[in-house]
Amino acid sequence: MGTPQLTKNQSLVMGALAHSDGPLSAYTILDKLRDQGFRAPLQVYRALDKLLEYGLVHRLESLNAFVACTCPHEHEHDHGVTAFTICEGCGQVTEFHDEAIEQRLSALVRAQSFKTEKTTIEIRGHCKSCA
Amino acid sequence: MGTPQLTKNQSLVMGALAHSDGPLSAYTILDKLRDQGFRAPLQVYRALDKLLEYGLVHRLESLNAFVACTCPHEHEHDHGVTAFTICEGCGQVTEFHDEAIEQRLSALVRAQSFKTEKTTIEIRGHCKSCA
DNA sequence: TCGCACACGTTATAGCATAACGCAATTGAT
DNA sequence: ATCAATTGCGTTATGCTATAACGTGTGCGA
Repeated sequence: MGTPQLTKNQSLVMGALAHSDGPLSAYTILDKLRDQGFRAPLQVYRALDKLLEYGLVHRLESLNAFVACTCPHEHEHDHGVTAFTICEGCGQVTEFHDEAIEQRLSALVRAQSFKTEKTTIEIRGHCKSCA
Repeated sequence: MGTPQLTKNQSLVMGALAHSDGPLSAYTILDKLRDQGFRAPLQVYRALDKLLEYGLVHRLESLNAFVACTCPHEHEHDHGVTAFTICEGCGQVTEFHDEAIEQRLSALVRAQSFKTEKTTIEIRGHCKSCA
């Protein structure tokens, strides 16, 4: 079961995120898509829910915003934990993955007999250019 | 420079969090403190800002809520990265720290020439009892 | 063709957070 | 002692984020 064909609304939201150079809030997406007929937040949130489910989009919890996934070739295999650096200066977000962290977290959590459903790792700071 | 004496409002908010068995939203805290004279969200948010600054409280980004720090003895030395497991069933939050993860993250971030200001690690799932 | 699942549209509402104003108390330098 | 700067506080208003609840239409398998 891969990624199904996107609906019109899902494609529009995906396009807005893919063409943005940084994260977008749901309401910012709404504003960008008003010319395409969007009128209400739910149109955005419903599309985002599906895109998140398909793994095409990530939610940045510390920003209440969304970014397109930057691993376009890996949408099939669940590529485990995703981490982000988020620059407070320019807003740039960089996605990365690391096996070692994933395994270490997995071990710590297992020691609590805790069953992980979703892991959030977000690092706020300043990128090279904005230091 | 340790933790200064808390003001009345800060103490009340700290007390509400310390006596709660789980995370509280700012508005929930407000409601709990109405009998003590709280009337507006800002009274809570301003106290929380200070408590966060002093390291007595943590913000859970994925929940928009706050918890008392469970490392009461370590408020002086910055104890680095804090991570949480958050049970979707019972709401229980467990705070933990791990040197290995901290160092691995530090190395990955340094490779990007990124300067970390704050790191968020939150693991949503189900605890042993709620599995 | 009936029933079901799903996407969609709309209105209304709930929940989270801050802006902007003014006042009072404290501190510390001159 | 006094003035200026800082900090905490209270209040009103506002803005941003997210979901509830209702109804419509469409496609598709039993």
